[in-house]
Amino acid sequence: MHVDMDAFFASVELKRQPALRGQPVIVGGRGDPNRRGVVSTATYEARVFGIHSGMPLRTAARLCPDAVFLPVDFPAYHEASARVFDCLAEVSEYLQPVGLDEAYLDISARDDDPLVIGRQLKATIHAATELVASVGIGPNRLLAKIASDLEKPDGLTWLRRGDVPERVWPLPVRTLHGVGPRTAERLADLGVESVGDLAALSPEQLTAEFSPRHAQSLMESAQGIDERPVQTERVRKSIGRERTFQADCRSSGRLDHEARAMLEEVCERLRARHLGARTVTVKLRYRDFTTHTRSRSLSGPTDEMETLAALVHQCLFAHRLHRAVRLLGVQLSGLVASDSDEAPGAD
DNA sequence: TCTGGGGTCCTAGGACCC
DNA sequence: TCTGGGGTCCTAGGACCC
Repeated sequence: MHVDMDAFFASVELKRQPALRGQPVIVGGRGDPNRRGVVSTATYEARVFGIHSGMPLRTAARLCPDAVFLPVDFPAYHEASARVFDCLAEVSEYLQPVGLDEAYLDISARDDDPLVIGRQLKATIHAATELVASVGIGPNRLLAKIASDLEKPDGLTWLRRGDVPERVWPLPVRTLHGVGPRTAERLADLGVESVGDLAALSPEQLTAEFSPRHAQSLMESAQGIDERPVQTERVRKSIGRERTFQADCRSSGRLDHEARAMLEEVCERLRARHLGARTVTVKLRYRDFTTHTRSRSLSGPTDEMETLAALVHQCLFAHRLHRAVRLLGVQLSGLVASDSDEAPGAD
């Protein structure tokens, strides 16, 4: 089962400001369409204007000048999310969260009619939070996810393997989890627009264009095949902070200062989780959206701010800065528990 | 004046080791 | 004068997801 909250961030905002119901509401960035930022969530009234998540706020304001713009308020969404996940946990202990507003549930151990489970879950969530969820049911994660999207909002949909030709093949290939803009473009060059087109492609055609793994996963997805289990525990692999400047930055002194501040923030989160990191990566993005990363690794993990700061400095000034920087990021990876008694590598 | 911020996973070349 | 085959680690970049 895949559960997906409808217009989650926007719906939480509407609960606080009921007067906005029925209006086009757009949640994103600092809630100011004149500053850099993108749409996180838009109400269905705003989507009518062609507005969708990921769209620059400026573009959204152009498409719908009368929309109400609100800043993202993560603490509020976290709080609402926790209550939703309490409802989900009652359905199954095999629960895989995907962000704040989405989750997969393995309900194969339950004998009840999945549609009944889904209907009850939607009612429970609504009673607890006044929020609306769409539920998809399927033989695997791939089809459950597609199903939850099929009748959004307030949907409840069951996709069987046998429904794939009739209900999935007509959908655009972008519907498949893992097919993004780039892959869709390459598939279009092969004449593939729908999932059915993809299913009709020969393995030879796919392997000629994509890496073996990628070709294999595309072929399986088109057939509705997906063996990925619902993963109840996942280990965090990296922690980072990044920021886009309101105006591109040319000052290496300012970059140095900002990188330091970001590292301090990230180190704080690192220690709060009792982790050490082995690799530091600095990310720089420019006006033309090209992105460069530079990494430095230690032979062992540490949570020492000054040690990591030296690496950040090396990365930042490994080469002379030649262009104004649009985005600066600092990321720590190679995470390992820092204060455990376990020998390194015990897990 | 387009295009955030938090992540994961995959690929590929070079260094290095046995 | 000519250098195999297997493996791991490091670094950089790309694609994708919510």
